[in-house]
Amino acid sequence: MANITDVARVAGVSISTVSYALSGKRPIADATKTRIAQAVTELGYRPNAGARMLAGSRTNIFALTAPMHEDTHPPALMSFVLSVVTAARSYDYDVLLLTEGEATTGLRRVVSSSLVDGIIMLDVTVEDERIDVIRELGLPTTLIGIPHDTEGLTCVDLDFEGAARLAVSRLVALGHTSIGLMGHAEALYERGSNYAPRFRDAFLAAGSDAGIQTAFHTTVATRPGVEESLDGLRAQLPGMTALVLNCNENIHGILLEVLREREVAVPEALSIVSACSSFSTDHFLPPMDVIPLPSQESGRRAVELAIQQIAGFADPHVELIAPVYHRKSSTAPPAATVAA
Amino acid sequence: MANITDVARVAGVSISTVSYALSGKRPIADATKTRIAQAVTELGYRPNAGARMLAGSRTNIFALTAPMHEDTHPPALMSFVLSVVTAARSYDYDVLLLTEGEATTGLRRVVSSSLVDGIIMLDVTVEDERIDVIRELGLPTTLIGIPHDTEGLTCVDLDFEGAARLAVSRLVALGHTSIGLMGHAEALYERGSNYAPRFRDAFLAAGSDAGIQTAFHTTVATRPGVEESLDGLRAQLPGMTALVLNCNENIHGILLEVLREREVAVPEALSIVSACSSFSTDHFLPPMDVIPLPSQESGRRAVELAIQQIAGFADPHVELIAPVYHRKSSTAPPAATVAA
DNA sequence: CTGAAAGCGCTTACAG
DNA sequence: CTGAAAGCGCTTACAG
Repeated sequence: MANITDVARVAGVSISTVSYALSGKRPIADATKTRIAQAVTELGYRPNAGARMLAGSRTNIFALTAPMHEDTHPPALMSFVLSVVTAARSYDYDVLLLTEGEATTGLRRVVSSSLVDGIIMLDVTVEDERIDVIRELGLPTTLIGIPHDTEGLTCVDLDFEGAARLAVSRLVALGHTSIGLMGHAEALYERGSNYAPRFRDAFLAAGSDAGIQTAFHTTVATRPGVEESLDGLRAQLPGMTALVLNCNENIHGILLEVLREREVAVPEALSIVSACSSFSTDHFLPPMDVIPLPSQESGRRAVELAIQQIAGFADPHVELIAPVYHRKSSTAPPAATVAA
Repeated sequence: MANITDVARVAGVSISTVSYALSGKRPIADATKTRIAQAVTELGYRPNAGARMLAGSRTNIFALTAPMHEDTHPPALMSFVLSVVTAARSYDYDVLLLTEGEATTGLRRVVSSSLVDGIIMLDVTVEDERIDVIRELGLPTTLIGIPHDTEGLTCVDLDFEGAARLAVSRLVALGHTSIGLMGHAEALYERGSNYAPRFRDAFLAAGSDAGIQTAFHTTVATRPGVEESLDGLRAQLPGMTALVLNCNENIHGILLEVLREREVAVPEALSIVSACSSFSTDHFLPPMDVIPLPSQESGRRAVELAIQQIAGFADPHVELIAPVYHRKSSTAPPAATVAA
């Protein structure tokens, strides 16, 4: 494989000129630039990664730490992984994948061997064991997700509270005054998750602010679990005309099946909004209104913030991504209003 | 960060001795080894990855190319990715993730910059654009999946034909003589997939060998699609008592729902086997007999074969992983037999 | 069993 | 605008 000396010889310049021409770190005469470009093409030259890492101060590699928890939704994780890789490539960065087995060990290893310039953390839990390591290592890092203590950390996430308010306000605008929230499994509120309780609390607060009735129920992702959650909400809100789902994907399909059997028409008798979902809600019958979990944007911002830290200008902060409401066919004014 | 010179100084030896002690490439006196080990611990020394890559002949990094097709099942892809990463780590290899946007470009890039020692390819299609690049690059590579032309390639995959034969033989052993195969979408048989037609053909051949009746139908992963497939199979096999599923995950749930509504009891009136599934079939009602897609084993073998190629001893070949049948509760002798 | 030294292929002050 | 050279931190013949 051709090296920089070959390129310099063919172009008739010194290797430092080749290096500078390629990096753009100092002005090079146009004629020289052209000759170098030709030599590069002719030889199919590509700088040696190891030499670059050793001589330079960059490796152009990010570590992506993506553990799987019990409640990790693999397609969601996958879509975050892909968006991080894609975003990283647009900055000429490659991505090294670290998994659960090596959560903290792997981070220490790749950092202390100077393999990576920065770290992107997925699937952050409230008390994540990786966070102490991050603080200790001091390498540019972006978390996708928000732990309890964000001191000194750079974090990106959907604005879950904003998403809850958005869901409520859209339903209120349609005329709904009694809205239930079908939540995740109870365990998620007691441990690990930051977004689940954040969403729930903002939902209840938004309802109270709007002067409407709300109720919340956790949901086990089985058919009996969904029925129990639905019945529990109805018990609290006999006049419930709308449902916000902030829950497991499987619950969506089960819920629609239950409603069909009970002959509860969606959206005529019950409006439904799926909030913070990583999957498409288009294939449901009816296609479901959704406030998506923005994996593309999260990945992109995470990478951008890491790049800024590497460049040296970036203060640690939490960045929330604004929620977006996608109108499909699962919401309508409440039946009473229609009748009126 | 401490470097090899620091370690040598603290241990009172030369840097070459440190290097050899760490690599084990030449015998070192026990006493010396101990002093070096102590120095390494004391200084928290970890060899610089870039220097290693430059000086040595290895980077200890694999490229993992994992594109997403329309029919890619994300959880399955994720489980293969994780198994490759885990297996790679057991050989002290890290994994660089390449995605669709960079299928061939990315491979050329990481290889020509000497960033990786080998390549693992996931989600291989019959006429995969990456294969020509692989042949051209000549770097140790293992494909998980089997393309049309395997000349000169190292491939690992489940023995799909064996899996089809296994499914049939287990059902025949229970007494079934009329078995339907609910397949993937038609597109998968016309294009791209190698495993779908391989499974279908072996299924039909196994049925014929066993002297029983079989039928095959493609399946669209919607409720009407599943009903059409089921009805199509029944039309061909009025006495059908067993069904083999080699299809999309979603079809499983829909099928069980359809059967429930039609009051076809599983397994009493119809036995079902899920073949080559990457997902758990335990949560279905009843838990479904399954021949799993062995992502763990595929990933491990793929890595092992790549490691062997890097070490220089490995002839290109196709390696098939033996199918395993997991008995759950969705099969039984056919009703007629029970009655008899 | 161990050491001194060349060399891997770059980047980047230093110099002009 | 360009070049000669030091140096990054290892590995591995070469030598003893």
